[in-house]
Amino acid sequence: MNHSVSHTKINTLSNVHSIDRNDFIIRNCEKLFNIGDRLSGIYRINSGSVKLYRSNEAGQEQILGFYTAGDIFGLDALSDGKSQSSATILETSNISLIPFNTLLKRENSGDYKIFMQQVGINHNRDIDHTMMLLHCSAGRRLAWFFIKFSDNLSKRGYRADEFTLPMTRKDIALYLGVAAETLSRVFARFCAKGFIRIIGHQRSIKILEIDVLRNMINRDD
Amino acid sequence: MNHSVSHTKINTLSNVHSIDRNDFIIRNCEKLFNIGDRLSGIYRINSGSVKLYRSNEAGQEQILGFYTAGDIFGLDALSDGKSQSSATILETSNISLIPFNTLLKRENSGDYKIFMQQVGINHNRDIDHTMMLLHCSAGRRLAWFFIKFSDNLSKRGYRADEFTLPMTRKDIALYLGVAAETLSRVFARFCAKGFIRIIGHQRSIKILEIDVLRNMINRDD
DNA sequence: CGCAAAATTGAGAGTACTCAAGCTTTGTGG
DNA sequence: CCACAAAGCTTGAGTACTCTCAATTTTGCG
Repeated sequence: MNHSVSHTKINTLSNVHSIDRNDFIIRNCEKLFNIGDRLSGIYRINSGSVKLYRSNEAGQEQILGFYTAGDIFGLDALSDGKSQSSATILETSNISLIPFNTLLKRENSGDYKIFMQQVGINHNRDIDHTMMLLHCSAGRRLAWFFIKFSDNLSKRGYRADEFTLPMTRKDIALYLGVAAETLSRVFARFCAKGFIRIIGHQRSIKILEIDVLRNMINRDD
Repeated sequence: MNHSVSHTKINTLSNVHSIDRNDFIIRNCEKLFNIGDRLSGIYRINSGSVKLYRSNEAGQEQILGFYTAGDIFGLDALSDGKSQSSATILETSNISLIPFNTLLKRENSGDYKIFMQQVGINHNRDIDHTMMLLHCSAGRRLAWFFIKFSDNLSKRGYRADEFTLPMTRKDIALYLGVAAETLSRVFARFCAKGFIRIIGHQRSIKILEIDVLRNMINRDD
């Protein structure tokens, strides 16, 4: 395996898939792989979160997606084995590597089907992301971001109205395609209007008016 | 099959894949499927071109991608069988439908591998699209569009410096996430600067300064 | 030839960007 | 435990780009 980081290999029984895989834990802020790295498989997150991004020649990141428990990533490498993006861990995470040849083996059609579904889910999420970038104001983008984050928590059985973001403001800005300053201003506006409240410190958010945010995604404010 | 259009089924020998499929020809501007349609498989373009899009509640289209010969589309439906987007033919096209259960059958691992690669290629292309939308000016977006279009022609053995676009200006604008008027102005600017020339009528383009356009994608003009 | 759709052009308004400075939080070491 | 440095975040001012609305021209098709 050619990861840029050291990782602790652990022996754990697969709780979701029965297919072969390697599990490991990665600490905060470590890099999982870089653009151009040859990946030996698809990654699956069991816990924690990851950001996927590219850097342009100016050295600035452009964030393509945030991934959390249950998500797979590394599809970039399906076409020719080499990743078109970099992956960095946002918080201590447990991640599995599912080797390509396991995917290509066909003993296990149930897993295969699940994998294909997950590919479809990823694809749809990317489309959602693109749609936001196509025509929406900074306010609608942030509203969309909160709703998606909240819905994702809710789907996994966590509190949907109060949470801690695993990423920085800058990361969110790069993901939503706005300047960090603009994002900061929208945060301030949302607080002033009482849509959200920032608890304690910057990354802890309480959503006060989730319906307002949900409507904002489609209709202009 | 639940297409919104009538299509002529033809008996043709598959020239690329050996897996089961249904081939048909669709005329200009016909709709292949709508958001919410249950798709029975993945589509593959043998000739012609297709646009994939969603409509928002205001009735405006947001174009997610243009597809040409060799491309597959319809991955939207992998997650739950229902498409998250609509597909419309831009010019008379020959298209194959590869049923899901053919994909799930495993007699033919060669085809399967090709399919997975194609999934990866689509994914990378979507990422490219997203990257452009994240941080680039209208000028850079159009330069990128021309380069991608030209490179695609060149890869398939066609002339790369002179071509006819199968889509309208409005379609390009919706794909690049700019207003149609803005796009028109950028077109005019590119012509004035001698980067491109519009031959005969609007959709026939000759690229005069492909290197300038190529550089423009990364560096600001 | 005439109509409808597509494309262009102009003017004005608004949103987001950039640059710059100041403030807050986090982490490290004494 | 405190102090300092670095990173993260916020706020302000001015600019630039793109959008919207509206009118006109061009193209495509019956």
